[in-house]
Formats: sequence, C-alpha cells, structure tokens
Amino acid sequence: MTSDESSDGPATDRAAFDALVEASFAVQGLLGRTADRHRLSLTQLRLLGILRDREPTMLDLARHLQLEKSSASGLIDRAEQRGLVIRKPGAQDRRTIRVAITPDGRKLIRRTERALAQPAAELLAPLTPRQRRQLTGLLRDLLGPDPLPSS
Amino acid sequence: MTSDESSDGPATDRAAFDALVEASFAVQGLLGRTADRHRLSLTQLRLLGILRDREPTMLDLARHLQLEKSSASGLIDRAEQRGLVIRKPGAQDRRTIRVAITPDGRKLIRRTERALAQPAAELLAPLTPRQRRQLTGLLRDLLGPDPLPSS
DNA sequence: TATTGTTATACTCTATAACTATA
DNA sequence: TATAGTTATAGAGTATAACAATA
Repeated sequence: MTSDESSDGPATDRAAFDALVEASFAVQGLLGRTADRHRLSLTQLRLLGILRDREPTMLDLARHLQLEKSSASGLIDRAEQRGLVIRKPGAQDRRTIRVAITPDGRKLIRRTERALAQPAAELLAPLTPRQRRQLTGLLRDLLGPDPLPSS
Repeated sequence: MTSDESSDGPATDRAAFDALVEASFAVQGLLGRTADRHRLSLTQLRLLGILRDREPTMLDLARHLQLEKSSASGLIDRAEQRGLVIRKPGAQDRRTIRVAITPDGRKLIRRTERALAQPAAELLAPLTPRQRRQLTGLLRDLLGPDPLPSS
C-alpha cells in the first residue's frame, strides 16, 4: 500500500468522507432520538438552541436554519402553538417581528440538552481522552470558525 | 495520565460532541444539497446506496433505514413511480417482496456520487493528507465495525 | 419599488392503526 | 396465531407563488 499512500489523494479523501458521512448519520440519529423523546423535532431542537441567546427576526432565523421564510413561518407557528416561543413586534422596522424563547421553551431545551449528555458520552466511549481532543481539533480545523456569533 | 487527563471528562466530552454535531450538520447539508440537485431526498439517496449491492425485503430495508414498514412502503412507492427501483416477488416466502434498483436508478446514484466528490474534497480541503488519515482512524474507532454487511 | 412576513397549496417523509395474504 | 406488506390517515417539514403591510 505504499504506492497508495504516496499518491494519496482520492482514496484517502474517499475514506475520510465516508467516515464523516457514517458519523453524521450516527450523530443525527442520536440527536433525533433524544429530541423525539422530548417531543421535539431536530429542527425544533436547533430552533430552541438558537433562541437561547438571541431574539432573531424571521429572516435571520430562516437564514440560520437554511429555510425559506415561509417554512420558518410554519415552524414558528407550531412552536408558538406549543408555547415554546413567542412572536414579539419588532422595534424600529414595523415589518419585522422578533422570535423569543419562552420560559417553557427554555426548560425544555435545558432538559433535552441534559438528556443528550448520556448518549453523547456513550458515543465517545470508544475514544481515549487524548483521542477525543485530537478529534475535536481535527473537526475544528475542518469546520473553520463558527459562523453564527458574527451574524 | 497527567492531572489534566485524569479530570478531563466533561469538558473534553462536551467539546468533542459539539464538534461532532457541527460536523454532522455540515455533512448532512452537503449531502442534502447535492441530492437535491439530482432530485433526490437524503432518504432516497441512502436507499439507492443500499440497493447498489443488495436486494433486500421491505423489512430489511426498514431496519437498515430505521423506518417503520409503512414508511418504507411509501418510500418505495415513490421511488418505483419514478422508475428508480422495482418490487420483485420473493422466492420462497410468498409474503415477501424484494426491492431492486433499476438501470435508471443505478445511473442516478452514480451521477450523484460523482457529483458528491467535489464538495467532499472542498470540505476536506483544510486538512492535510495526514490529518485526513488521522480523522478517518478516529471516526472508525468511534463508530466501531460496520453493521450492514452482517445483517 | 423593495422588503418582511403570512397564507394557500402541494409534496415528501414519517408514524400509528387497521387490513390482506401467506406462513 | 404470527409475519410481511399495504392502505388509510394524520401531522411535521419543506418549497413556490401570491399576497399584505411597511419601508
């Protein structure tokens, strides 16, 4: 396999990407199952996560979640009906509304995040602490800087 | 073990899991966008990937995709209407049917996989070849053996 | 005119429950 | 009775297009 490794673009890339795809399904499955147990969809879990420390407009939200604005409307409709978020009138621009998490929503996201700790630990169990740090570093290099804080 | 490593569960775990979650959204987004361009949902992409080298029964398929059997029925209905898969009668047990990919389905999954190579390479671009191999190794340790070949 | 958000409509994906056919 | 699969039904999530209110 030395010739493999010396030329090592395509095969290495393919293996790395396949591993990432498998890992992504494992992680999404874990997130989805945990959210499900708390009667949340994955999208709603992301929504509440975003709203923990922000009160974005509908358009901000749609951009963060990569949704059409009409899809964001429906998402907020359903979350609002469940009492997890509220629509608040925008201050300057009266066309806008701001979406805020409610105390109930905050409780739910906290509970769900706590519940996430155990399956997360189980997922990471096969790795040593050193390997976990290595993995974190590699994934951070892969992902680059977090885009959310800026916008 | 240094004192760092002996204490270092929760914070390290949290950072590693957060990085995995972010990476999973990045990978799923990439997969979803590429599938979308080929008029496939993520589930259909997985379906065709499974069918490349298997002719599972509906129940096998439901298990592989972690779906209820009725959900698998609908999924196959839609894929069959598009000519991507066919239902074939099962051999011994006449209650079963086997799902097979069609030539059109095979063409489509091939095209989609080829289209995936470029964004995959872009995603991996920040890592050196050595880092890619490291990442692959870590993720394989994390995921354990592939469960599909056995079942 | 342009932008923000909602509504109307349609489709995919998913689940639960009831059903048919075969074992 | 038990299992494999389908159908009926419902709801979430998503998109496109048309619309209202505000800028």
